Amino acid sequence: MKNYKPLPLKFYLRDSITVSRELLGKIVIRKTGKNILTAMIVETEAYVGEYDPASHAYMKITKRNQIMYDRGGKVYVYFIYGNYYCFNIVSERKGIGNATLIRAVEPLEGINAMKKFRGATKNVYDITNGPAKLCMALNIDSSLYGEDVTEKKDIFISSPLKKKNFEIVISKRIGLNVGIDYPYRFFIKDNPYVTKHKLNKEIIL
DNA sequence: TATTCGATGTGCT
DNA sequence: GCACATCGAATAC
Repeated sequence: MKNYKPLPLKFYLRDSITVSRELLGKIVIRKTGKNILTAMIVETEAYVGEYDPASHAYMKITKRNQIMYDRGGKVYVYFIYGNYYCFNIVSERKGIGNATLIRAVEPLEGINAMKKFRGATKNVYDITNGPAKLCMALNIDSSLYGEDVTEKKDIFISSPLKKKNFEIVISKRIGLNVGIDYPYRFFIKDNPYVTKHKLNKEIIL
């Protein structure tokens, strides 16, 4: 917490593919009650409103997706399948409709609290290796809708305190029936907290 | 080990 | 009504 500083707004005012890629290895800092939770982003997906049929911003503005059309750095949380939340960060300037879905993170600090938010899990890798799982672990719900990750408040994103080297792998996105051919999923090679999926083997680069 | 399926709110047709 | 950026338990092999 102490030394973490939110990434500047200009980081998010770029296309969501670049932002998704560069969010890998960054740190999410989440303050909830007395808990400070931190985790490294290890897997993301990009959604592009203008031409991407899988994006929630593909059709038109609704109450649910309106924040995607705001400027970069805003938090987009949506509720899906009647049970789960997913955590997104808006990119680009106002009016575009791009966002990055955070699919998996690696817990750093506050692991015990994350376990408590998640309930019973078999091993540490299952705590945050999925978009709805990490929302449970970090206590993310619709009350964070519209928050700004460039402000040092309940949730923000920082560069890591120590730089780590890693390889980025690109694949197709997971869990879609439309827009499946776009290679907009990015993850850190060999990181055990990345979603287990057969697409992990269909490496494009 | 791999695949299927139920739970379930919200927005679109 | 139906599809959906999911999870995890149950079932099939």
